[in-house]
Amino acid sequence: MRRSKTNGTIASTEEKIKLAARKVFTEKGFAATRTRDIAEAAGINLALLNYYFRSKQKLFDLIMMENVQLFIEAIKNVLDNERLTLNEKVALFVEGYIEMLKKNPDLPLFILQEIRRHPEKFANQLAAKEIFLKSHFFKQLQAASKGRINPVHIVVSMLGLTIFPFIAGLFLQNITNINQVQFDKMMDERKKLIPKWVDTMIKAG
Amino acid sequence: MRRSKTNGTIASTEEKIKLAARKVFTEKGFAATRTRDIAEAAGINLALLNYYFRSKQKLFDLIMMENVQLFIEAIKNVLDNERLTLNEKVALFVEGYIEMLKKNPDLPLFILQEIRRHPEKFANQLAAKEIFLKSHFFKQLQAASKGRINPVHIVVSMLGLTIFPFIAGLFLQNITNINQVQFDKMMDERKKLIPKWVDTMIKAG
DNA sequence: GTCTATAATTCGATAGAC
DNA sequence: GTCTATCGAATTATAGAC
Repeated sequence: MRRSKTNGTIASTEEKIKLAARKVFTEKGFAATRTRDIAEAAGINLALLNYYFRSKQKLFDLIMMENVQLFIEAIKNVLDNERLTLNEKVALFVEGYIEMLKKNPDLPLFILQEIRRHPEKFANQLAAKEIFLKSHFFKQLQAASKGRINPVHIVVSMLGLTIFPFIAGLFLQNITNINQVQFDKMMDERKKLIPKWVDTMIKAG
Repeated sequence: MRRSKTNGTIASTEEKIKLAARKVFTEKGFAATRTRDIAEAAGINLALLNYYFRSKQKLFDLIMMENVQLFIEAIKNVLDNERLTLNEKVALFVEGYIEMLKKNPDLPLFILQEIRRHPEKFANQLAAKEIFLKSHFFKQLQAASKGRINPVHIVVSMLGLTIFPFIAGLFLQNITNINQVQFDKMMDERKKLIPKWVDTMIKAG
């Protein structure tokens, strides 16, 4: 059975299930998600979910992989581009992530939650250990901050300034009384602000 | 039955269950936690848990309340103290939170996850909407940043710089190849760094 | 208060008709 | 491919002995 998606294209049943699964899993995490919820969100029957994906775990693994992919896509073209200055890399990184996160605001909480739940799965899989430390970006950062500050501080700060607002989105909208539109507008402003702040952090004594 | 806690004091069975519940719930969240795990961690039988707390949900609500309390305790003496300058408030806030989070690193992920899962429960309960916006801290911040930057940006940044490292702890330790001891040491360094950075953000044009 | 045993429920997965 | 009906495992909660 086929039915139109929001963008007017056609979604097969398999795609409909995957879309629903991505939404529900990312919102609630693995344990709190019931396959029945996914089936309902997809507008199909529970049996059909197992017909296409065999098990809840297999469907989840698929979604997880796609979500991790989103995170990697957003930076892989930046980290090792030797033609970009450090400031340019930071600016591109921040802009890319904010755009991605505006479309997928639940992603960071979902991924960090799953890493905490199953650290062993990510310990070697990502193997980002070396990829990141050996990146052109990190080398530039080391050179620029040498003798003043541990470059890891800068990386943590850049990530926190960019990602944290999305993790704490609802909480922040609550305590500061701003709505979704204002929130997105603020995130656009941060595309300019964060690179400036990061630059200051690197140069400060 | 009574048995010694780590600090040498005596813990009643009820307290032992609460301690175990706090540990397991905070680590794994509501859905992924089995009451059996809590019972085992407490060294008691499953039936006893229900004898003391009636249901998993009631026990969870209790733990949740205590955890939220931890978050509020850490700031309530700072936000409205009219004898502190803005810089002093920031410094005390950052130091208090980092100390609290070093002891309870799972707390932010746990709380933000639950807020996302049940926004309605926190919408009015926290009611932090007004408490925060009307605080002496926020007024000082507005005055200090007037005309240059939206003070909400500063608040989000301060929170992100402080809290995000703990949320992403395992991930960061992975990609940067640092261990737990180095991580805690970095967080101590941030007690000095973050207030300096925040001050720069406020004053920058 | 604490335990063992079990009832009651929820949920993932499958059988089988169409 | 899709559905209804149901099984079986896991898990919360309770009954009842001590």
